[in-house]
Amino acid sequence: MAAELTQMCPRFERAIGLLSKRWTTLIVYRLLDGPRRFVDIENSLSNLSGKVLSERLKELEEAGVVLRTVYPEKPVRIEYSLTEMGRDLAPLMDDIQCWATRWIKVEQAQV
Amino acid sequence: MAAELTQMCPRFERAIGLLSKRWTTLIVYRLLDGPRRFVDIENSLSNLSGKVLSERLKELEEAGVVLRTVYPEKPVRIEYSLTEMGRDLAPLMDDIQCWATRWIKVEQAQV
DNA sequence: TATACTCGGTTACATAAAGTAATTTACGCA
DNA sequence: TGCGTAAATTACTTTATGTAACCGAGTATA
Repeated sequence: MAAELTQMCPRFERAIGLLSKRWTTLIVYRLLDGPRRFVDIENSLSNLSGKVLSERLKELEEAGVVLRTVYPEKPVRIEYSLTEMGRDLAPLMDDIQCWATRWIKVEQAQV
Repeated sequence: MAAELTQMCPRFERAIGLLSKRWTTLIVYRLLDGPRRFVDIENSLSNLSGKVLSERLKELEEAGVVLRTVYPEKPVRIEYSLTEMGRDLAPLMDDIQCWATRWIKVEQAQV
C-alpha cells in the first residue's frame, strides 16, 4: 500500500540541492567567462545582495565548484573562479540556453 | 565608472527563474517517467508539502511545461504530465545526472 | 592630516517563501 | 451514519532572502 518510492539518485538530489538554490546558477554562469571579483559579480547581477552572494560563494567553494584566490597585493585582491568541477557545468548551461531559446517567448521573459 | 553589465539573455534568466525554484526540477524529473497523480508526486518526493506542490504545478502549467488532465471518471482522476516543452528538458536532466555522477561523492550526497 | 572612497565582507532588521498541520469539497464504501 | 481518499486550500510557524547600515584595511584627494 505504501507509495512506490522509486528512490532518486542521491547524487542527483545533492546536485539539484546545490544548483537550484536562488542565484547559484547565475553566479556560475557569470564565472564561466573567467575569474571575477566580489563586487563585479555583485554589480553584474541586479538584485543580488552582498549578503547572499557571500553565502553562495562559500557554499560553492565548499562544494568544490568555485575557487577563492587571494592575491596578496596592496590592496589585497580576491578573485573567484571555477574549478574543473565548475567549468564542467558549461554543457549544462548550454542546454538551459538552448531550451530557453527554443521555448521561452520574449514576452514571457520580460516578467 | 559604472559596472560592466554584460546583459544576460532574458530568456535564459526566465528559464533559470522557472527551473531553479525549489522542487521544480525534481517534479519535472519525476514526470519524465510518465504521467502522475498529485499524491503520487507528493509521496515520491519526501519533504515536499502539498501546498508547495500545488503552487509549483500551477507555475509549471502556466509556463507550458506541465499539462493537467482531468479524467471525468467516478471519482474524478487528475493526472499531471509533461508537454513537449517539458519533455524537452530531458537532455538537461541527463546532463545534471552525468555531472553529479562525475563530481559528487557519495558522502556529500548523504547531506 | 582629515576626509572620503573602494573592496570584501558582516550585522541587524523587515519581508517573502517554504514547512506543518488542520480543514474543505466531492465522492466511495461498510 | 461514520470513515476514507484525492486534490487542494487555509492558518500559522519557521526559514530564506532582501535592505541598508556598518567595519577594517588600504588609497587617493584636499
